[in-house]
Amino acid sequence: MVDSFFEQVYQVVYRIPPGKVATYGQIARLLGMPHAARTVGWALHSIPEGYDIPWQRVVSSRGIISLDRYGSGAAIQRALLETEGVAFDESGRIDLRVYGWVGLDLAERDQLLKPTRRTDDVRDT
DNA sequence: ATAATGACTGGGG
DNA sequence: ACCCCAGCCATTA
Repeated sequence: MVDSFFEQVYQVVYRIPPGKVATYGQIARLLGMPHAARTVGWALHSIPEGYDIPWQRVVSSRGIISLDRYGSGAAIQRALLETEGVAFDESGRIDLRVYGWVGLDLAERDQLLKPTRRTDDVRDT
């Protein structure tokens, strides 16, 4: 099922540039499902082996890491983001006005949803 | 086909 | 600003 919702999520997340972050809801809206934010999170939780997806660049709308419910995963995600230059404030939040990914307009979205580049065919080291 | 699940979100208190 | 609650939706752990 290459055109499943999960696959579409992966394609979007794959395009988030380093040093920027997107929110679950933002991705859901891009895919035309404004209320499927939770499903986006689930998709990231279920990334198949071999996929090269920058999952760490997706955070909650409040600018915080959602993985902390899981345990230590949050520390990993934070470390990855800090390596890319994303800053966290005292309360562990990211300023979305600064690091939020806003480079996707409707025209790009159109192209994005086309099967141009599938993440499971690509292993760019 | 039904129910449960989850890395969410926005609004109200 | 923080906490809590109800709504949401694709997929099936």
